[in-house]
Amino acid sequence: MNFKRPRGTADILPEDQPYWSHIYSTARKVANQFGYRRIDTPTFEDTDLFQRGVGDETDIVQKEMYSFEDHGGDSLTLRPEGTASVCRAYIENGLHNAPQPVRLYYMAPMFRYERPQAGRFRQHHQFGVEAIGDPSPQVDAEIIELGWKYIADLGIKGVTLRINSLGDPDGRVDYLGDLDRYFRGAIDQLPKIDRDRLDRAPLRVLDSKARETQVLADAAPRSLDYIDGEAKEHWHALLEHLENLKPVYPDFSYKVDHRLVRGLDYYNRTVFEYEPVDAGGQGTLLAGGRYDPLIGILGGQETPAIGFGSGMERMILELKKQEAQIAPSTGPEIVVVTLGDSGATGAALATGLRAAGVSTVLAPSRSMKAQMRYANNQNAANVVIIGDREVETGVASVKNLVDSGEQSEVALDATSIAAHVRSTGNQ
RNA sequence: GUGGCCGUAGUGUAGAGGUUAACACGCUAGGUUGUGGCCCUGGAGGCGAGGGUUCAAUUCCCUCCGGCCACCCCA
Repeated sequence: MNFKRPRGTADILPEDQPYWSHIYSTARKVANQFGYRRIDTPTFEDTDLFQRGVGDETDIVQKEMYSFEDHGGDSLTLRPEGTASVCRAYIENGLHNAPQPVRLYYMAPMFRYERPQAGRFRQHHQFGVEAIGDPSPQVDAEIIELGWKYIADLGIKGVTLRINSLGDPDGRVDYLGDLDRYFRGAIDQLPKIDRDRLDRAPLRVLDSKARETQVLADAAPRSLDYIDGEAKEHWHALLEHLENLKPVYPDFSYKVDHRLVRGLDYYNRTVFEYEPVDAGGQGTLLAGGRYDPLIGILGGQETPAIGFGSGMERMILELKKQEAQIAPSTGPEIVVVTLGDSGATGAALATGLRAAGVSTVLAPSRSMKAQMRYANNQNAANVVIIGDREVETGVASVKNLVDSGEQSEVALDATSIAAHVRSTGNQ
């Protein structure tokens, strides 16, 4: 019986790495442009953190966590999402003493026990950002803009942004009451799945996929009609900020969708979601919202915050679907081909070349033809050929593999060859 | 967690209840003496796992494992 990788996990082979580099470097770049700084938190945390932070009632906590007891008897859990950990770190490290807001980003694997599907895995990776300590709608707009720029810079097109406001928790009581009354008034028309949902998570009835529910949901009470006071001001200020984005990003647009709700308990006010126009089942590329109550829930001082998470695997899926051009991985600058008894000389040369900062690979000891083919398949820029002749005369043949295939004679020492390769620009 | 479709070399595919399971790409070795990419020839490599039915199973049945689709949920 051979070993297989655990269900829902993936080996990321060298072939796929250009996509990952592209994602990582774009994420880093955009985060930096907005003044966000990287934070890394542990891969596992106290189980309690997620139970409190993500919400005891959520599916994530109820049935998707990888929890285990360690040898000391503590219950730990592989991080299912990023926000709770970042907030814990914010509190624990006294980041409320830093200038507010604290702008943070992370890129890390997440773990959820789910049934795998395209775009849904048991281990996946997220790029996420959090702006903690500023209630201003300007920060909401900043986060949304950052998400937009990230997706645009990745080279993904045709993405739609939907936003909504859930209002504040206390103001939501009225809304939830009316919503509940509304759906119960039409309970006969609801499929059983949505009747259950009505008990479990009434908001989620709004984004049901059942056709008959959608019709009802369209006419259902809207949270935007219930928000008032600061939440309302906040919402309208946000829309204004978003309007100001349009001249800068010609493709930028958004759609207010009163049926947009999010699955995690901690959200309030602004929620938003980016997805491809032709999204299938697991289409959401990036999603987030404001979570002002969370830090208080986790034992910190009441601190407003907002952020998003985005799935890297899903971005790659979309990049492939759109056949986006990604910078390919490059081969070594030099492959050293040795003939006859020149193996030792070749190895020493390789060492010298690397010391000179030139990436160098020694071809496997096979026939010359095979070594040349190897160099070609490695995408090498040049080969250095060393045979008995070269060892005697002290002059090596350096052949450019990229275009011309032209060959020159260069003194057989690392410095000369490094200089030659650099000067030809074929690195 | 529920329902459905699927599982043949590294990858993509073809295939019949019964002698050596096919093709392409890839890998590898050659195509005279020390030069890659194109071309030609050879080679290695496979029926996801375990049971069952049968004289005989890779093919039929069951279980498990895995992938995909819808739901659930979510990034």
